Amino acid sequence: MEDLSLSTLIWLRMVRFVQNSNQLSNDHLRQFGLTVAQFEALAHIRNFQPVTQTDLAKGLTVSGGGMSRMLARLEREGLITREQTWKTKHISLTEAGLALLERAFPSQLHQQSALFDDVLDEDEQRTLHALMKKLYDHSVAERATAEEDG
Amino acid sequence: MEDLSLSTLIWLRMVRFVQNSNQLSNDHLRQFGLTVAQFEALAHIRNFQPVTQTDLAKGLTVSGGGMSRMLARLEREGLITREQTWKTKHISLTEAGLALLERAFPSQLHQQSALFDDVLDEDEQRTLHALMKKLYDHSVAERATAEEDG
DNA sequence: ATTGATCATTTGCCCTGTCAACTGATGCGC
DNA sequence: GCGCATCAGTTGACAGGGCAAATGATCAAT
Repeated sequence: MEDLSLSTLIWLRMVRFVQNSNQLSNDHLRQFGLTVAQFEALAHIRNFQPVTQTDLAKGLTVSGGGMSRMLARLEREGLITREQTWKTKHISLTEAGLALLERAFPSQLHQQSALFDDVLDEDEQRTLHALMKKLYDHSVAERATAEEDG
Repeated sequence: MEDLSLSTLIWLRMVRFVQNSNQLSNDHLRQFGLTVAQFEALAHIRNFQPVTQTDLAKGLTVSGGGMSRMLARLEREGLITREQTWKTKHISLTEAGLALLERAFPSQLHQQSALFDDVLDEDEQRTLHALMKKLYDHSVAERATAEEDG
């Protein structure tokens, strides 16, 4: 192993942590027949419905193509509806989708939070939140720049 | 939008940041014909070769099945070799694989580090590193527990 | 009204990754 | 030596997700 920079070490830890955390969430959500991605999509739809696919894709940081496929699956399962008005499709939760989300939501948030609350006190969480905001905002700006140049 | 807990907000920022960062890395590595996953696999192989697939999968936090497929692709591209001794396959970089990694490595690490160095000073990075270590270690422990119970 | 430009969405092809079932090889107890 | 557990790896079915080319629908200018 060679000497990696501090930022690289942070990066590795963060990526692995996110992977582990996603895995744990997937294990947890399996009882509801959901994946993390589906859970997040349903939660986002609930907060913003009715919403277009494009806005949803932006909000979830995925491409339009990926969004299209995931929504097709959710629609097939009867959890959402896509109603076409004009050139846009507006997405909403169905009764079944809302019911499922409301069953899964509390325990999922709890299991998610526990990963932080178990090891970080409130001060540490505030510090981490501030640092992540800087990093996140910067990454958004970089992506926007890359897009302009591309 | 409802009121989400602090830990949930951190989680969202972190996931989105990692997504953006991966995307930027993929854009950057495209000039070398590599994906982030392949780059990380090659770097890991270089540091530990010769190494078994199982150890590699553990080191990269992916399943055995996923590892098998990725290595098949890397082998097809002529970047690695898999030599079977006894029941185990030992993986090493080929000349071509090493050459490619050495071309891609510096700029990739630089672009990766810049995401942190541009917005966090050294103190902040040390703080973040310590917080991530706590989170990462905890997530590893949770995964181990889940496996035992599973 | 017709032609284009434009925007939303879909779709083909690919890579990443999981899980579970399956193949092979090893090694152990009898 | 034979059968069996065990471990390494592979593979089929699938979800997630990216990119680029193709569709569809709207709107603007002629």
